[in-house]
Amino acid sequence: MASRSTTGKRAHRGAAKRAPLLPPKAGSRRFIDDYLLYLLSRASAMASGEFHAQLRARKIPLPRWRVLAVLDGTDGLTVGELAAACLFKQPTMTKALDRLEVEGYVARESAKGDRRRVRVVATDKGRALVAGLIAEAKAHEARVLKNHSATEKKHLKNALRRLIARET
Amino acid sequence: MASRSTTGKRAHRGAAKRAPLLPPKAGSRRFIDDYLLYLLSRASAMASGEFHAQLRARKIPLPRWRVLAVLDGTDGLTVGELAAACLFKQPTMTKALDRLEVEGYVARESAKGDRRRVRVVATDKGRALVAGLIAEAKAHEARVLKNHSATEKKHLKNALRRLIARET
DNA sequence: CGATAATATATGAAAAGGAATATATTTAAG
DNA sequence: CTTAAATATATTCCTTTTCATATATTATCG
Repeated sequence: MASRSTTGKRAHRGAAKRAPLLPPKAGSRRFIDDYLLYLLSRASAMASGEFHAQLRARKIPLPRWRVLAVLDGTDGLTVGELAAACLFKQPTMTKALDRLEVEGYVARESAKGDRRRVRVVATDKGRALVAGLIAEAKAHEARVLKNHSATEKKHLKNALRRLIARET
Repeated sequence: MASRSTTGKRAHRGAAKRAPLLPPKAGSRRFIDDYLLYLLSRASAMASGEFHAQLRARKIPLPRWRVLAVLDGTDGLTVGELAAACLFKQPTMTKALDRLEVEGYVARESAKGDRRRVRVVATDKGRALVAGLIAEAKAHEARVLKNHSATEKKHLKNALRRLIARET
């Protein structure tokens, strides 16, 4: 393992960086450059990374945004439904909800009819916060898709929806 | 916080689950259902999740696959380049490489010309492993895109490449 | 050249995430 | 009704990731 030793000097300060993504070599034959899962991951990481930076600037942790965004337009979801929609594992969601509940962004109600389930709803404070964030998110999306025609946008989103809806 | 108490009974056994993704309600007006970043994340998580399950079945940790896949077709990359390409933070990559080096999948060479940089190359063992995995990945991608025409595939990949290449 | 800034990688403490499992409740079998 | 299986959420423990910073080397500027 490479190691370093004695006297040190400089340091970074801002939020930790993901090194700038390198463009593929000219006449590239790299596997990843034509691998769908890689293109999806990278496009997603790149676009989301930008918005996450905006959230960080406003001191909004990811789970707060994700949970409230997913709850928007619903009349409450169970822990499991939230986890699925937020792409979290269930234990991760339970812990995120503990924080969000203490902070007053969501409330847990025992779902009527089945006392195993917990219905999670956004509080007024949560709804107020997410309204502004959704506006920001839409503005950001518009910038991301600035150079795409309406048709292209529609095709892209439909293609993604087909991937999501696909049978395993 | 909701809590439970006394005697317990059942348990799960397989790998931890992401609860099944719920389809959008019928005449949905949910924000996320038309939000590009969400569609990207979910399509990516869904497709990658399937392949990751194959990797888990073969006891291959994610970073081993990612690093070797990214190194494929290159003559070695620096730690920072690898981190960027693998969508990892740099310290995460350093630690992943520590493991991969010990296990014999990659080797660190001090890059000539600039002794700060470390050039990482796949070993024979690494290349042998990744060859099979890439074949699996291609087969999986074919299944994912089974119901898409050649034109649709091309358009989708090109759209993703445009997102990746986009100026911030 | 010598000092200071910049860049690349590594390290350590702390937080987050995940697999396995415990607990609570409901459903199904008999 | 009673018991066993299934389902939903919570909790524990352990690994991995991340943030902040240290270390090593190179570039720049006077």
